[in-house]
Amino acid sequence: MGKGRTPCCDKNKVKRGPWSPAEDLRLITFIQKNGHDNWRALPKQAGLLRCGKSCRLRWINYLRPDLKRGNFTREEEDSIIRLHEAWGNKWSKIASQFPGRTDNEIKNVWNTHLKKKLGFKNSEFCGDESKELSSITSSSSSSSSSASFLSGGKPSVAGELEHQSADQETSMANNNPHHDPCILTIPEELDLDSPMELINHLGLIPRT
DNA sequence: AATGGAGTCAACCGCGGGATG
DNA sequence: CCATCCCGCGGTTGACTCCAT
Repeated sequence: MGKGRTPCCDKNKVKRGPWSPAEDLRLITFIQKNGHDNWRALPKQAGLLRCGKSCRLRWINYLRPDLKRGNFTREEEDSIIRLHEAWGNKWSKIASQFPGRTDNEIKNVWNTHLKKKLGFKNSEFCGDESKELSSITSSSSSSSSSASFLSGGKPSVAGELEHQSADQETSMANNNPHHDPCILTIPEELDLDSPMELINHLGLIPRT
């Protein structure tokens, strides 16, 4: 506070909550074509009823083509623990050491798995840290994060898209009656829960 | 088969700080 | 130098699934 900050967006005018596959597709398509120089302006340009922050978060944590999905390996977990020892809750810094992983993902893994593994031993750390670490990591199972691709365990919204997307696309098209380059035809057999499949299908090339 | 608690993860919120006019 | 804008970060929440009872 203290900077006379204006709200990032009008909460009454933007959609919140989970992203629909149609929105994902629209965001992916727009960014692949135009990049993301200005997150604040992006939703408007892309025809999304979302705030820029929300778009950025969705892209970075979920839709980026270079995201590495799947469970964290024991080595990764080990590294996270070590880096957290060194840097504390600097999640973005830690994430930078793991190509394809996001700070949000690492933060979640830490909060859900690793913190528990370390238990409260950490709070009473007084001895040999490396000993502590090795005992932790050697006992860690390979289980951990069930970061399954996309809706991981959550109900599929693909079915929803079949009904919703038509409505949504129509309404979006109405908002932008001129030409909307983002309206695309999606084959039925495509897995709509998987933006990466969409990217691959559409032959969109990741930008850097 | 039903239910409640625990675990997981996507998404939101508020703030700090760099960039810019 | 100051005010404002925008991006990115870290903390937190809420919705959902899983699992034990």
